[in-house]
Amino acid sequence: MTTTHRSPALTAANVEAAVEALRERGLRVSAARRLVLEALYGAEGPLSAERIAEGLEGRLPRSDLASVYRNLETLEEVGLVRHVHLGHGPGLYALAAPEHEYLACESCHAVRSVAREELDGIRAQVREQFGYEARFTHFPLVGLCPNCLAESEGHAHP
Amino acid sequence: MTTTHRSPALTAANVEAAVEALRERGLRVSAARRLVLEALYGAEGPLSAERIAEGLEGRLPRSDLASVYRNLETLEEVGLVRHVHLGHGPGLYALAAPEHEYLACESCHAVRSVAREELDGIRAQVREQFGYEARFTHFPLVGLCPNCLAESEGHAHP
DNA sequence: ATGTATGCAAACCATTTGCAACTCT
DNA sequence: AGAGTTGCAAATGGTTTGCATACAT
Repeated sequence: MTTTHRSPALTAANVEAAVEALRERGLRVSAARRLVLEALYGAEGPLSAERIAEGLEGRLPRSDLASVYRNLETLEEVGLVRHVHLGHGPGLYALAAPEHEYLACESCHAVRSVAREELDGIRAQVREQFGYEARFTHFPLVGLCPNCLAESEGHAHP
Repeated sequence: MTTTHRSPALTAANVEAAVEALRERGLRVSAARRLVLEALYGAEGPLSAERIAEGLEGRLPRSDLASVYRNLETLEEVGLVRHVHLGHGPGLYALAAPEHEYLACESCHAVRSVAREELDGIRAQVREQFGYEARFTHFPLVGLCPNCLAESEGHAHP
């Protein structure tokens, strides 16, 4: 699996904007806090706190796990960060914007991330039928992905 | 909140059927295992392992938490039991049949349980749009319930 | 009799908390 | 200077595992 990363220049600019948002709220900009932001802006997908603390396998300096959790919490309160629970592992953290929602496969555990609007049709139907406003940001829409579905249908029907 | 329970007679009959299923698979029917089944058949909604171990607040004998987990796992392998993750608390266990799916409110944490068929329309739309077969048995469909939605819309729109 | 399941204790993972030392503003 | 943050260590909650004993078959 190839891992693509955002351009360092773009990441840096975004981090500075986020840092500015922190200052506006009277929050301090420590090295540890910057590091969390850099990890999140530099990453493709959502990250565990542990991976952030370990500096994304050495691409960034490492920091204390407890502080990472505290900073993620702070950044979440500020609205810059969200976390999602994909399956049974640790929670995964990502930038709050742009807003992604997740489809997770119960069988192979593959995760597909889609823009919010792509789920608006389903959201509308859920709202009409149940009056709920569905969100797949914190818990994914779980099911069998097309591959696993095909596989299970291959075996079925006696 | 009133807690309704299934009739003891009905529970007992169901437990015996389940016990029979266990024997057919060569599994033993110990007191601890029976107790887990009795708790699940007697309960209205999904239960935490801890509540089962504590004998549903004294209505049943208590048993060891580790054994409860082991038995729940066994019963899940056999297909008699399922577990669901509603929010951040412990996993909750329920009978696999009849199949229920869950809607959970992200704001007030209320949970609505619905029969599988009620979500077939949504499942069809998910399948058409993404090719996924959606299941809301292990993770619920999460969103804002009608109450919390009304409340949040009351405040909104500046 | 024999392997399975139990109960207790200890380990485990993800996360949170207490606290003294440090550092951003 | 002074409040916000850090790093480390210890506590927490949920769940799993090791192991000797007890029990269902």
